[in-house]
Amino acid sequence: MSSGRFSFTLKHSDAGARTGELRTPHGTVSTPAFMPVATQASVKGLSPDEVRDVGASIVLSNAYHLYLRPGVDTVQRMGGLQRFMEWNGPVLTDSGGFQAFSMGSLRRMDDEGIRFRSHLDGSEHFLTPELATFNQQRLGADIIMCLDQCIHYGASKAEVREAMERTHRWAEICHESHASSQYVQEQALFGIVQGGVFEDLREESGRYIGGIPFDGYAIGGLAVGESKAQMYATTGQTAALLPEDKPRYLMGVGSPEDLVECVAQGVDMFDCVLPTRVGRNGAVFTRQGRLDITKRQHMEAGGPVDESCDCYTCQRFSVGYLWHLFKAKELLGARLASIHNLRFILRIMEEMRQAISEDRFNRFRTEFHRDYRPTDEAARQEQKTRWLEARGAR
RNA sequence: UCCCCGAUAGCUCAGCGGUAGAGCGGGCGGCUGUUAACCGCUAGGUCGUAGGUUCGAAUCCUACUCGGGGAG
Repeated sequence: MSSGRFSFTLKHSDAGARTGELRTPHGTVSTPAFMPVATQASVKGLSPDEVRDVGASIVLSNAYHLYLRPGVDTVQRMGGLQRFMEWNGPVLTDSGGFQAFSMGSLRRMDDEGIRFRSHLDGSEHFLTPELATFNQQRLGADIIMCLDQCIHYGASKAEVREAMERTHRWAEICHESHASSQYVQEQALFGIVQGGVFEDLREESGRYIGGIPFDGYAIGGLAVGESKAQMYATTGQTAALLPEDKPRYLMGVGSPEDLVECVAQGVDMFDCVLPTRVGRNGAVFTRQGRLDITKRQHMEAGGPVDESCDCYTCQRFSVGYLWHLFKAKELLGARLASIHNLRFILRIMEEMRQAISEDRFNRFRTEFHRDYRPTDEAARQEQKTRWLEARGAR
């Protein structure tokens, strides 16, 4: 398809990790890149200037939410998504496929599309691949996504296959309707691989989607309940099937440790609500792991969240002050934690890009994991097992 | 001195005859293409003290102690 004003240049690879550059009509994005999530045309709690200051160069928004409110027409009349939200950089929109998945009780799905009721007013809507594409085209994002069917972990193989095949059919439709439109000049379209954690289905889906000339390729349907080991393995397996000269986007991931691991699997783009959501709920990332700022033990902590962090929050405020803001339910607490968490993630991305270009990604990866202690139960268990083994061996 | 009201979890209170609950606070956990400034779990109490009535009292009665208010 090759949109005129969109291109991806792979610059360098190191130990499976890649660094490159994504050019879009609204600016250039260095990869591996993390996209803060601005579901409703807003990174919750932050102004566009703050999002920029924290080091983001591209954000993700959501066509489903904007379609329901304020409406695609309205955004279009207001000058398009970028002008509407006063974000003068690249934007990627998600199609709404994930909403059909996460708001399951409100929808019915068949091969034609997704019939669902609005969570806002109960009104009925029918989201087809054509409409999903058209909505995103009119919103004016730089990168738009195919409508896909995400499926929960634990679904039977037959169900996963059905969702995958439907995703493939929809990918063809999205591709055709975009390629034949005027928008193809300005906007890139990414296809999405499905297939759950089944190796053969991922293989099939990777080849199928990879065979359609999209501008980029996404790995969908992960981080929906499977183990981290499964997620990393599936990501690596799928990424390897995709065209090497096109960007690879792992949807909905992730935590700091996931980003490092999945960059190692050859992923170029990520988005995740985690840094902002978890931040609003009182958790902050540090190089040693996640910290719950609301615990009483932090009441009079004088230092910053992370000594090594260069964010606005860490430069000015103490953990004790953040503790107070969260206890008092002051909005500023949620804002400062979101700023820190985004900066934390985006700084890791910067460091990874640097490390890859200097052929020392593996060293970065090892050093990161040496310090970072995940809070994830499975990961903690793994760590404990490793510790016990090391102790027994001694 | 008298009258009234109160005394139940760390705090604020609900329960008013069948041996105790909530909110907040505490502790722990979760959040991964946002229906989340959210959600889940958990620990805390011989119900001010002493008697009495009753099969059974945090609940009814009496006295006392402490707190609040009023009268003088």
